[in-house]
Amino acid sequence: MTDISHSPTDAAPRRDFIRELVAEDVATGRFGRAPATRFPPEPNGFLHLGHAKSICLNFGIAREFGGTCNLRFDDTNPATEDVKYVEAIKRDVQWLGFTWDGEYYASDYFEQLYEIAESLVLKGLAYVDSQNEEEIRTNRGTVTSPGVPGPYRDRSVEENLDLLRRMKAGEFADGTHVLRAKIDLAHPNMIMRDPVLVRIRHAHHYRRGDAWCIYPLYDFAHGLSDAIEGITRSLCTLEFKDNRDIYDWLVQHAGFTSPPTQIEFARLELDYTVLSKRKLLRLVNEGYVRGWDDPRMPTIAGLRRRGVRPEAIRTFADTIGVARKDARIELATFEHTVRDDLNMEVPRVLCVLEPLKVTLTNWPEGHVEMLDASSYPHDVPKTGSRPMPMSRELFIDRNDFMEDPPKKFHRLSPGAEVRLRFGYIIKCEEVVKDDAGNVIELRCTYDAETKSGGSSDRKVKGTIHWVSAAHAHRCEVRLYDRLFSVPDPDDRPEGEDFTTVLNPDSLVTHADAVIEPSVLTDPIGSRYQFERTGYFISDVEDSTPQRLVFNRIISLRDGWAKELKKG
RNA sequence: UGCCCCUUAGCUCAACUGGCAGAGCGUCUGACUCUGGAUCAGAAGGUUCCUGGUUCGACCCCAGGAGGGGCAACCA
Repeated sequence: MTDISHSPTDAAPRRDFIRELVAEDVATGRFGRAPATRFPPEPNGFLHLGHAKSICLNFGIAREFGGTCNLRFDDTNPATEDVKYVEAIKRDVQWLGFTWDGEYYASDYFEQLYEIAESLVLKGLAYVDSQNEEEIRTNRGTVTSPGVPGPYRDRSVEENLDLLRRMKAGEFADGTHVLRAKIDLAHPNMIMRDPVLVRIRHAHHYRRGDAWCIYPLYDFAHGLSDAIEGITRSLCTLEFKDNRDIYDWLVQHAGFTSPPTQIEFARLELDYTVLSKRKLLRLVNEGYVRGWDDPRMPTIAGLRRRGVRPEAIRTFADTIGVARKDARIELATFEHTVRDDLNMEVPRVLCVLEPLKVTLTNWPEGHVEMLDASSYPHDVPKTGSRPMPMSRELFIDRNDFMEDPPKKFHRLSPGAEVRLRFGYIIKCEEVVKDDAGNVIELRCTYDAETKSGGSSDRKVKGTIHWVSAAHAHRCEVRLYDRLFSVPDPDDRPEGEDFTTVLNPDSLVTHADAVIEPSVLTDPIGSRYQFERTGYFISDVEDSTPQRLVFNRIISLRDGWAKELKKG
């Protein structure tokens, strides 16, 4: 505190190693232009939390350094891509709160890429290989043994050029020829053993139609697309580290001056879920979830429907940081971020998931009292309240009553007292059961002196939520939980896959819940805290004005559950 | 039996580039409470993967080793 040189104002903001490098670029003027990044999804699936990390990084850097960030679709594989994914991706990026500078498609670069392919042939740096896939693989060697040159490696420039042009013209069938970079079949980096650049695919492309029958591969298209767009730093995940050699080789030999440089960072892994498009696609296709936007999915669309706010996702991305080592994040870290975001934002309401009827025997028949219920707790800097009707017959949650309670159970039990939130202290006088012995009603008395906010200094240990029976609205409440029952669903014994550890209780539906009437005037898609239960949103797809459906976004931290676990 | 990357608290990251290893989350304890939430206070938790070396001084530099991960698609 006494050292003025360390005052908060000149404390350097905490930076990850990538921002460190970008700051250096800016300081040294390395690229001679403002930092330029891009988010390069392939339109073959929906975006998920892992992509959100990359989106926040790429767009965040552009924003912080006064640079630009493009959205570029890496659409070089006609077999798997679709315009519906393009649309979903654009919607998700916007929803996360980012605006791209340029919207580009690798498929728009096919012409330029082809020109570069010819130029590489002319320089003797690429050749047409006519081995089949199997032969190419065999002759590439293995990680521990060098590959050997194939029989077509030393074709003349003229022959290569002729073959390449005829490939483009559609003279050959799929798989008969490929264009390969001519580098070194014995290169210690497998990626550099004459990587395939272009393959023949007589397939319809969702954007280019049938204009092309040859398509570039990732290595050929990606770095060159970056270079064409004037990207400075090309951010990608760790598994592309080895690809950096071919990235650099290509931008150099294509003649780009001041080309982009690739930097790799660790992809996100989150406990109790999977973050791979391939696996998420299986969950959708095999019916384990109800679609890409199922609220249990870690997709952006799923999180949006679940009710998570984009602010929370951005905060999460900041929290986990960016590093060069594998990162598996605890679910608690994500959940804390979601709760923390909602806590300050959303109004509180009362909703009873499993109604148990309570009759207040000393409450005047037919009398309704309107209570004033504040919508925010004292420590949330928001104001507002709604009227809450109270009457002789109420519903409370079934699990707030125990006939034979353990110690420390501060809710209702025979002879015990509890406060009704915003209302009065009640005492359980009688338990009514049906013939099967099920508790079907509680007969209680209330203490008229103990109205909430009144002068009574009577204290009880517990406060419970409730809804007046005559004013209650039936609704459906869907409680979502983790999709998998183990932290790492990918870590399975031989022959078992991630679908064997799906959590059977990832969705629990309460079809006969009741909620206070005040929510009826809110638009569908409104978020709430159901007091003592969790945060919820009215489901945009399935709610109707007659029947609201609520998704649980996240539970509250549950001290009682912890108490139970301790025994 | 190759090349590359990584290793600091349970988790995610710091440590001003060689100067007393810290923060957030989580955990535990306590206080308070008309949400068993939130909030507040406190605590525990470390051989900085190991072994050598350089140095007055090493998480940081050097050498060797261990462990984890990536690479042998005409996927990205």
